[in-house]
Amino acid sequence: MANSNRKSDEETTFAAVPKAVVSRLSLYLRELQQLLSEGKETVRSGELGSRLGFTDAQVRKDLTYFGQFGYPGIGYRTDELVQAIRQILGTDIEWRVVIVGIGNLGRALLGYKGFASQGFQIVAAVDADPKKAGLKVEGVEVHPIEQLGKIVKRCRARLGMVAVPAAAAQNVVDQLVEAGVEGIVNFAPMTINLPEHVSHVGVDLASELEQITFAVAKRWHAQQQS
Amino acid sequence: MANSNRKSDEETTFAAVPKAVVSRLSLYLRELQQLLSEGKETVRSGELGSRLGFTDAQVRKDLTYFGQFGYPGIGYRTDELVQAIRQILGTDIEWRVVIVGIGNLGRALLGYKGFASQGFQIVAAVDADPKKAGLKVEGVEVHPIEQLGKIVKRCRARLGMVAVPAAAAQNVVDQLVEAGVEGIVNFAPMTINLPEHVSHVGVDLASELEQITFAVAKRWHAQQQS
DNA sequence: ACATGTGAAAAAATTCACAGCA
DNA sequence: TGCTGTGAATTTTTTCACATGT
Repeated sequence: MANSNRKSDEETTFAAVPKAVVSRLSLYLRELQQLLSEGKETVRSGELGSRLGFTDAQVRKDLTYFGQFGYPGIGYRTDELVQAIRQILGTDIEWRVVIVGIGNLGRALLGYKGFASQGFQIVAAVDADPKKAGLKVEGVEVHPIEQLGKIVKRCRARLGMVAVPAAAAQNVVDQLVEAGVEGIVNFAPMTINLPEHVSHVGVDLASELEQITFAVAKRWHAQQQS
Repeated sequence: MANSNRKSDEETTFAAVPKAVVSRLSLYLRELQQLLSEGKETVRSGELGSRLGFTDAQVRKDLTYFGQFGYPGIGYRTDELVQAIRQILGTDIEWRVVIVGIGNLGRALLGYKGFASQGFQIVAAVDADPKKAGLKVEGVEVHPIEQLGKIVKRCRARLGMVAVPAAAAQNVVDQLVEAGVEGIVNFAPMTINLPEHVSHVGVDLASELEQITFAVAKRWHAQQQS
């Protein structure tokens, strides 16, 4: 292998990558950073996988969508793989993020320590309540909603996090799109409409709990049967 | 069809249901509740699907894992389908939930209005900081961490939400399991280990953003190619 | 006529199993 | 020897297309 990056010339299609692979990549990254902090210099696909509940083959297959990162007989160099995955996910550079809606959830997002360490910098906050304008929350100034577009552009925010009531979400999203953000995380429990060229992820807290109640109900059904 | 529930005698295996189906079910439910509030008495699979970005066939196939809920030539009765999905997800009954970690995120969860309407009742809060013990946040009393097990049992909480720092998460989870909770939502950016019989979902906020940066990077790659 | 429910076909994702390399 | 990378086989999930019911 060469000096630093192995197989850096990627001609990966990138389009054919399953969504599930990308979410596992995030988990691999988190686990590798943990491994790194534990002082492990290398890790085998089986180790990494079993920590997360995946098979060794799954880990290897996922990674080879993007290149060859391992050393036969050895495994993966932890630090190299961390760097490689950050590059794949695009978080080897800083992303500027604007938060809309400074209620309980917005405040929690503003104060969340996990963003900065992963390459996300919250550059501005916006709220519809005029009483909140001018406030500084977690060191970030809150602006009135009317200035959303201007703020996004001035701060060169590329991503938006929406933490407003469901009824206000679509309107906020439209303004974010208009202002030119490239991606949106929507915490409002509401389906939003977006143009093709803007990515989004919806996080619905009640829905997360429902995944669990279903699993519990499923176990109950299985039990009844026997 | 009969008086109220169509095909109520389910012999569904329940085990063979793909995970993705369950998360779509949550989205269907949310959309149906929206539809209901708009006064729509019936809805066709195509309508429901297109609002969420799915095909009509997908909607029908998902639902038939659990029974027959539609009326050929008509569609689905909105209110009936809402009730049916709640029953499938298990949220036709109330679930008592305990929150561990009353930092910014825990407070946001405590104040989140979307839980109650979906059948989740937050019955207790716990925090490691003794200064927080005795406080009432959003009408819920905060207890010291030492009493976690006792509180879970006294309140008969069946689910736990973990919003503590990563380093503390495994320990909290172990205590929740010991206390007998049936499911856990983990907001700490850390892999947790659980026995088979306890369900869990991990919500990693940075990971959600990474899904988007990847999508943006992907689009950039596609653009370069042309 | 029109929309559901559903086997069958197709597509996608995962797992297997082994060649190749350190 | 031990582990990666990867085609091939398998399994899972989605889509198709039409018989069936109202």
